[in-house]
Amino acid sequence: IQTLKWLGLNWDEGPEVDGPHGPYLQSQRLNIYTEWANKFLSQKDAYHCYCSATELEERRKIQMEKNLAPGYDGKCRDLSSEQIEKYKAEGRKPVVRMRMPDGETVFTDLIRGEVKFEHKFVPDFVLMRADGSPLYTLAVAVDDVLMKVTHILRGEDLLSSTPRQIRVYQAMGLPESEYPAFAHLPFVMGQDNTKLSKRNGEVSIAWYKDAGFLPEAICNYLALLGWSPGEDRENVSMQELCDLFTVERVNSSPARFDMKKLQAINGDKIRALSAQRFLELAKEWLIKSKLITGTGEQLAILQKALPIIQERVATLAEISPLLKFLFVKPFQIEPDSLAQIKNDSAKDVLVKSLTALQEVNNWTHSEIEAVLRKLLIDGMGLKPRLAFGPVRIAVTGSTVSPPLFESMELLGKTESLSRISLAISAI
RNA sequence: GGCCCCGUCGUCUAGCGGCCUAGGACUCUGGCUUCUCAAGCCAGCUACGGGGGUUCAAAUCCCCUCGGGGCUACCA
Repeated sequence: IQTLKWLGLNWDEGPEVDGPHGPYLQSQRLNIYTEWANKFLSQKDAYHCYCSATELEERRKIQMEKNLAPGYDGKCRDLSSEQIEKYKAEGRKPVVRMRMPDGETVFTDLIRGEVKFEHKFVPDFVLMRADGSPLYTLAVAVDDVLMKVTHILRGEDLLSSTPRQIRVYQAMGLPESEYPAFAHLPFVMGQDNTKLSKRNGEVSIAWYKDAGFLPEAICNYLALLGWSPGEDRENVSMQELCDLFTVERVNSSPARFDMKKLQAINGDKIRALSAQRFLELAKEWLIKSKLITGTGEQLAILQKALPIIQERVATLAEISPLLKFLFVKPFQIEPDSLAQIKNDSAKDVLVKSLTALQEVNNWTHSEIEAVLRKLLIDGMGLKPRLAFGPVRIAVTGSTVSPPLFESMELLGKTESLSRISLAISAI
């Protein structure tokens, strides 16, 4: 439920919001299920089955060996009262089992078209356990009818349980014209072609949240797996998703999950964020990852820094390494980067830059750039990469950073210069 | 094993008998731009699983085959 809310997936009726068909928690509906099970029993749509788990298993095994469809063989369908007494005397507790009549169930799936199941392959199924608790098969179907469900969209793994569900509708006396419409969605598979699921740890939505993905990106991407709005459209907002979605456009074939594509979409979504929204998200993220505590001073710097990195990050997680140099207390140059400036030419660049920058009074990125260009490119004839590289490492501690001159402006003159001299002494 | 579902570039897809020399996106490769990294722009690679039909015409319809997946519980 938390996850659905975070994704922005809300419901108009159900737990927490309530509605006219409650209660909405199965645990509060137990008596309802029991009532219906008893009704089915009295209508002879269902019967008590006294077979034990081990007996059933043995018989299933034999069926398998004979290459028959495994399933309940109907042993307890028509027990005589003597037999029932005998079982009871043995202390057996019966389950309630639904009788599957001869024939077939045909229904129209909104995605797959007409689907047919012959009942000889749909064995009698259990509705209530021996302890009186209901099974999913009973509970869903009863809820569908009582809550007046009109459409059932679910994974295709439930496709073959549909005839059982329909059987319960029939027993409840629901006319066929009032059956809910079924649509069985294709799976989303992992890289290895195995089914992905919400309980599969590393692919839980929470994992993506912690990896810095935006809910709207996840929804957009997931919607694109097995569905497309057509007309070569891909980037859609939540609102557009609601407007454009139709079950008929859902594919029937399973899709593979592609992290690269999710990242690309997430990047698009981040770039499309308003400055204010991006600030909120970045702030929240950086506080959570303990890079900042959220002081006014930090937020002021963050606000100025974000515009120059917004187009450079694909996930919120990428903000931290890019802006770390602005906030980390004891500033340190990354060992690998430091190694790259441990040479005379880099030292030369830094020493001269330091001197030139000390003269800069108007500490703006354009002024800094002008001074350094004049000195290093025009004056020393260096290639840009060689000229600015050492300065970047000295100031940001890394070979990869937001634009250098803007970074130096953000850092301020004092801090920038002290970092350069620090680097010089470290060489 | 039985039953069911599915099959277009590496991946997600467009396509619903002629508009297909099969389109878009992600990835990848090359280039442009460039203070690093991105972003942006341009170019390129790469697909209708196979075989039969039906038809003047098939990625599109039918059959078979191969391949992938699901279900087969007193789990949901």
